[in-house]
Parts: sequence; structure tokens; C-alpha cells
Amino acid sequence: MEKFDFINSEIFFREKWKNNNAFKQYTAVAGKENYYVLEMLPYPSGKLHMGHVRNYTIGDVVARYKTMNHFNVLHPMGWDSFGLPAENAAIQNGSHPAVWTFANIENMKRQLNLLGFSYDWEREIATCTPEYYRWNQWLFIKMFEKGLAYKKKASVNWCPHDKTVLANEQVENGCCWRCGTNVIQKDLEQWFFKITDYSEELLQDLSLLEGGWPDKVLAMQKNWIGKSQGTQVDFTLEGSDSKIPVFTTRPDTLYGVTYVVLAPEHPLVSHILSINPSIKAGVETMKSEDRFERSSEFSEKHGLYTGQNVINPINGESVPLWIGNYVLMDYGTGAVMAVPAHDTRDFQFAKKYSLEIKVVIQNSNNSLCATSMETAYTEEGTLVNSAQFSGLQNRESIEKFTLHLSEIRAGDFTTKYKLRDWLVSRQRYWGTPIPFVYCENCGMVAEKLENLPIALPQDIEFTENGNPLSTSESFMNCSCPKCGKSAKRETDTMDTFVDSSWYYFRYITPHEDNAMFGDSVNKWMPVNQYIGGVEHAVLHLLYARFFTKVLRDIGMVTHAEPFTNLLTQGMVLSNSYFCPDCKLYFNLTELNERKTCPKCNLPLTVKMEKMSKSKNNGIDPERIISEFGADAARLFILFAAPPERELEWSENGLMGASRFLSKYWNFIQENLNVYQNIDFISVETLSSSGKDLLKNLHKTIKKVTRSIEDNFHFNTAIACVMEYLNLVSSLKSSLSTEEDKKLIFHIMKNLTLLLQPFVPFITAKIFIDLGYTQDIHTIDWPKYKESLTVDNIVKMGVQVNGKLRGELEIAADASEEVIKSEALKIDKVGKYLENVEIIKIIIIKKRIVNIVIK
RNA sequence: GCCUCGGUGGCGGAAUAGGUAGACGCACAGGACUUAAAAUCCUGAGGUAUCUAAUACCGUGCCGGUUCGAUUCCGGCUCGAGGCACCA
Repeated sequence: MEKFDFINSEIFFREKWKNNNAFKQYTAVAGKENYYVLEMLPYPSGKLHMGHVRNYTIGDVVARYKTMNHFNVLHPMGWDSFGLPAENAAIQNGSHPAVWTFANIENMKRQLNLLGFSYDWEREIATCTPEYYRWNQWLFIKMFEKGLAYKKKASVNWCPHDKTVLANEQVENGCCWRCGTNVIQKDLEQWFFKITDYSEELLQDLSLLEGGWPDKVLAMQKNWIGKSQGTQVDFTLEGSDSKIPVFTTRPDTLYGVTYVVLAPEHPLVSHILSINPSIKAGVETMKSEDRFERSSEFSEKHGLYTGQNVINPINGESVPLWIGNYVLMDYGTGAVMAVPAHDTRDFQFAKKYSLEIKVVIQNSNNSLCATSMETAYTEEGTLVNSAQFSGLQNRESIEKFTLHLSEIRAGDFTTKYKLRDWLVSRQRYWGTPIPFVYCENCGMVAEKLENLPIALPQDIEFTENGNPLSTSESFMNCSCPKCGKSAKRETDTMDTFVDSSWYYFRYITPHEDNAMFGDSVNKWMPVNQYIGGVEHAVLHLLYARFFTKVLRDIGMVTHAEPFTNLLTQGMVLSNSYFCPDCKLYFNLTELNERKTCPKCNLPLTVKMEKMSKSKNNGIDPERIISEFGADAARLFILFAAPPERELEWSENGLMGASRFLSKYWNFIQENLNVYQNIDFISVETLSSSGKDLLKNLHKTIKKVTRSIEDNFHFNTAIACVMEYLNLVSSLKSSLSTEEDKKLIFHIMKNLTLLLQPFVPFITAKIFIDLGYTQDIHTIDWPKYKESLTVDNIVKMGVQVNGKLRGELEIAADASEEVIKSEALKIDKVGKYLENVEIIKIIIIKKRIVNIVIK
């Protein structure tokens, strides 16, 4: 028997699908519901990695499954093709970033097609093309007009390695998300999107996503937005009218305030320095401290006494005013009231500088004493030393304090968020130019919409120094859109996350020339199923939600959320091989049989961890495809773990997948010519094995369907098919009747349909071999008859006092009386029942009998 | 410290409106085929005890609860992964 020639089959069907435009989406198919399945678009780095393969395989199964289930499926793919690596490559080898980028796109597109993904390539987009990024510019100007884009001087995150600023979301543990370099702070004039206008809605609408998005992602976004409800309290600088508002969630401790601390960047600080210049140097040092160092919980808190005092509005008391490195200007009001008795941080600070400690909340044994306390008391208790509030339960007093402050006009309820505005300008070439010009007469002016796109210039030299755009005469020099006089262009470009914040709209009308997208977006959006990595939980996924709300508010779309369902696929892990002596990681392909260090021959440390360049444990998808075939690669990835969990790469597991495909292939080849195109089975004339197989076929169809529908657990879906094929091979020798032979054909056809979404190449080949002429991916998904999935005879476990003692085969509809008497007849059960009293017998039909004895 | 998720054989993982734990696959062992190997096929297997079978007991991180019955529900721990973290 011939083996499956996956190499030639894959070539054949790739060509066929391409020539026939097999996965083109015809939007006009009537009577079908639309279904938009989308995978996060890749950055064209050059080659697919296993993470891509997993992501896109999952998406492809969904697309193919939904297509077979009568949906109009939209399944597009494109390229997030602006970004630094292209520019760095250009600096290194002197070519243009576009050349590098499009070469990478070509290669990765070829690789995607190797895997048989069912994309509608007519909808392909690349964000680095002027046809795409002109709409970034268009929206930017719209947002500027609405006050949602603005420019201001601010202390911003600067990556010295990538030589550009970064948004807060792009700083991880104080390091650049891309290159890992320590981020520093710089005061720069930068562009921002006012995402904070949407803080509350971005938070509230998370409830619309419950059930559709993983809890983890919802929680991460909630924390990132960081809503905190509290009270603003206005302290007054003693001897002046200057108010110092502070934000607190604990107004109940107001009588315990013994000092107030300002951030060194607080606007009042310059006034204080003019009165007390002696601390100027100290303040400057504080400001120059690394921001992430400074805001780390573990770094030393320190402060300076200003020489000034402030008045506590609740009691008119005068307390010292300090400046402290741990107070952040960009959260709350940049000033905090300190209650050392009841706040851990304030307590440490007060001890360090010998500041007063005042107890205002007593514990239940009344034992708190300021002089003997060793830590702050942060639990609940009763208010003391708090004038008319004394005696109240502290939690319950919070509202009363705030109402009182409001009455005396010294404070009110207020809400703060941790979310900051999105810094979107970048000092690099390979991004969307920000469409503004600077005119000596008119100042900063937005470009006219009809002049868009403002295209990236070609006369560019790529060097290590500065933004290359500023070296282009043709780009820099322009005329003012307002007065027409000569002017200079903005040289900053947009963060590439702007591109990916709305690309899913563009796929719907990718060739629309007159607008960002056409009206039909509302027929397809929101995306039914979005699939991608969890690393974008507070980056792309937050920005995309923000953009959708902005687009709704300018009347472009009708919905509030872009992605109804989100699947975050797990990481792909594989063994890394580390030599502790040479301090080197080796790739599996460089190792000998014994897996010892190729350099020093000592044993290597083997560890299962995320595939990465630094661990040198990546597996090249293309090697896998050429050795085992695309189907085997897809099948293994889907089978080894449920999609949301981590996937451990295993060459043996891959061989298992491959082995299953051979079994399936062989089964088909053995029975190919027995019958063709017979789709009618008369149950009565089947042999008993035949009946058994038919029933189990329907059970299998049901289980596979459920596994996919319920939670995309493709691993169990595939397991069911494997189980069924095992059953078929064990029973096929006992098939005897003519009807049985027809059944075999019926089984071959349905198994093939069930496997199609997972392994498209082999199933396409077999479908043709079975005598069909249509493309298999356009055929209806098999249906099961509920009546055939229920058994007439069932197995029931028989327990005595909850322990399994025997088993019973009995008619599914047997009465309790019959079940009881049959259960008691079982020898293995009976021996536990001698000389004991049976208290009761519990019968759960089709499942279990439990005999309770004394 | 806070938030989220998780802990089941040698391994990846099944099974939860509470009802026969370990499907499917990998690895392993034995056998068949072969001059031999590979490939393929068949068989076996949670652990402990007994020579084997039969059997008994133990078993879903730990302790306790509810129940005829708990991997599943409840309470308390513990360990691991990920995220946030001086947020006032």
C-alpha cells in the first residue's frame, strides 16, 4: 500500500486553493450568519516561529469549522509592518526598511501557505503602506480636533538603546519592552492620546466582555486602569492662601495626620525653594533619581523638611511639610497626607525622621500606644482623639468625614485612575508621520485632510544618530496648510500600536480609497473570535478597545467593543540544553545522540521553557513541515494541550500525530474501492458490530462537535476521533453484511469531514479519492442523530457503602426494582451483604447503584 | 503585599448540573514479522502487599466539613505559574 505522499499533496492543494481563490469571502451569501475570526497580525520579523504556528492553527480550525457550519466566515491576515527592527536592519546593511520588510512579508506569507491556512488573501494589508497609514493620519487629525490628541512637555520614558520614547504600557519593570534596556526619564515635548477620557468606560465595559474574555485579561486591564475612589482634602500652606490638595482613601485618619509630603516635581516646590533655597540641591538630587528605582517598593524612602508648615482643615492644626522621593507626581495630586500610626510607609518614614505619631484608631483591646508601636496599625477599629468622630467605627466614618470636609469647603469625594495618557510619538523613521506642520505665523497646524497621506520620504540616510526624517529636505520643508508660507514638518512618527488598534476594521473593506473603512464594517464587527498571545493584555487589547470607542464617538461604527470573544493561547515550550561549564545554550539540532555538550562533552542541563532566541531552544516550523508534513505539525500542536494552556514541544508526540495520520490513511486505502458515494444506511440490515460502529460514529460526531463548540478543546476532539478509529480497526474484521460495507464508506466519509479543520491536506486528498469533486472545506459538517447516541444497554457501577464492588449491564430503561434485584445478584457484591442490614439502596439510572449497609 | 489561574500515573493531558478516576497520546516492557535493524502490528501497565491469578488496601497538593457517594461543592492551609506593585 502506498504511503501518503504529503509533499506532493501539499504542493497540489496549495496550488489548487490559490488558483481557485478557495478561501475568498463572498459577502453576498444570503441566509448565512457572518462570523469574523481573527488572529493577531504578525510583525514581519522574517520567519514564522512556533508561537505563530500555534496561534494561526487555532484560528484556522475555527475558520474551517465555522465555514462547514453555514457561516460566512471572514478570516483575513496582514502585517504589522512598521517598527524598529526594519530600521535597525537598514542601518546595518544600508538598504531601505521597506525592502527588508517586504522581503520578510513574502517569506512569511509563503510559510503561512505551507501550513494550509485558509486566509482570504485578497484582504491582505500591510500597515506600512501609504494606503493604510494615511488613515492613521486622518484619524489622528480627527482626534486632535476632538481634543483627544495633544502635544505637551512631560517627563517621559526614553529608551537609550532604541533612541525613542515609550508609552507606560511599553515599559516592563523599568525596561524597554522590545530591547530590555533600562528606560530613563526625559523632559520632552511629546504627542499623547487622551485615553484617560475613557478610563471609566474602559473599566465599565469590561463587564460586557465577561465570559467572552479570559478572567485573567479582564483582571489585568482592571488593575491597569486602577480606579480608586477616595477623598480630596485641601491643606493650606501656613501663612498663605495656597491650597495643597491631597488624595486619600482614608479620611477617617485625618486627626492622625502629623505631616504632609510633596513630590519633588510638585508645582508648589519652586515657591518653597524661593523661600528656602537651602534644600534646592537636595530636591534636584531627588528629581534626578531613576524613576523606576525611585518608585520601587524596596528602595530607600527619604525626604527633606521644607521649613514650612501646612494647616490640617479638619482641626486647624499646623503640621510640617516635607518633600519625599516616594511621592509620585503623576498619581493623585502629587501630595500625600501622612498618618504614621496607621500606614506602614508613613510609619517607617516617621521613625526615620523622628516625626510625631498619633493614634486615632484603637484596636479591640485598647492597647495601641504611639510610643510603644513597632509597626503601623492598619486594621479596623474605633476612632479616638478625633473630636466629634471619636467612638465611631473607622470604616463607617469615612463618608461622614468627607461630607464634613465638603461642608467646610475643604474637600470632597473624588476618583483617581492609574491609567495615564498614551504617549504616541516616536523619534524614528519607520512609522506613520504625524501630520502636523510648524509655521512661523500660525504655529502648529494640522495638515489638510486632502493632502493625506503625508508619505515617508525616500531620500533618507539611516545612521545611528537621531531621527532620520529630520535629514530629509524634501520631507522637512513644506508649506503651511493655513497661510501657505513655508513651514517645517513634524518629524515624529506614530507608535506602531496605533496601526494595530484598528486594522481589524480595515480588513472588511481593505481597498476602500475614500474612507478609513466602508459601512459594511457594522455587518461584520465586532470580531466574533479573536486569538492571540496574552502579552498584549494591557497593550494592544486596551488600545484597540480605546480606538473602537473613539470611532464610535465620531460616528464611524455602532458598537462599543471590538472583540466579543478572546482566546489567549498558551506559550510554546521546548527543552533547552545548557552547558553549565561553557555557559552556553545549544540547539537540539547541534547535539549528538547522547546530548552532551558539543564543546566540552559534559552533560547538559535540560529544562522545559518558553521557546526563545536567548535559550536557543526554538524549533523551526519549516523543518518540521518538510520532515513530517503540515498536517502532522498542525495535529500535534492541537492535540498536545488545550489551546489556552502551555504547549510542550515533543518530537515523539509529533511522531504520534504522524502515526495516527498513517493509520487513518491506511484505513481509507484498504477500503477505498469497496463502495463509493453511498450515503444511505439501513440500520436493520447491519450486523451487530455494524450497529455498534454506527452508534459510536454518531457519538463521536457529537463529542467532537461539543468539544469545539464548548471551549475549542481540540485536544479532546482529536482524541475522540482517534478512539473511534481504534474501535473501527478492532471491529472491522467482524463486519459481514453488504450493508456493513456501505457503512464503511459512510464512516470513511464522516471521519474525513471531522478531521478536515485540523488536517486540511490529507483530508482534501482523501475526499477526492472517495469520489467527490467538491472542495471538502465547503461541505457541511456531519450531523449526529441524538437517538443513535443513546445506548439501550448501559453499564452501571455497583457500590457498597460508596466503594465500587461490581458492575452491571442492564437495559437503559430498566426499572429501579429490576436494577435493584440484578445488583443484589452479583456475586462480588453479595459477599459484602452477608449478615448485614441494608439501610437503603440508591439508584441513579444509567450511572450507579449504591447499597448502604450498617 | 494584592489580583488571576492552576496542582490528577514516568510524561502531555481526559473525566466536574457530585455518580465506575486516569480517555487519547508519548515514553516503557513483552511478543509477532525480519538474517538483523528500522517501520508496522498485537499485548500489558496508577501505587502497595502476596510467587501468580484472584483479592485486599491506598490513591486526583495538605487538613477538615457537607453527602449514601467528593478530582468536582464549602472552609482553612500549602506549593507553583503569570500579572501588578511605595497608587496614598
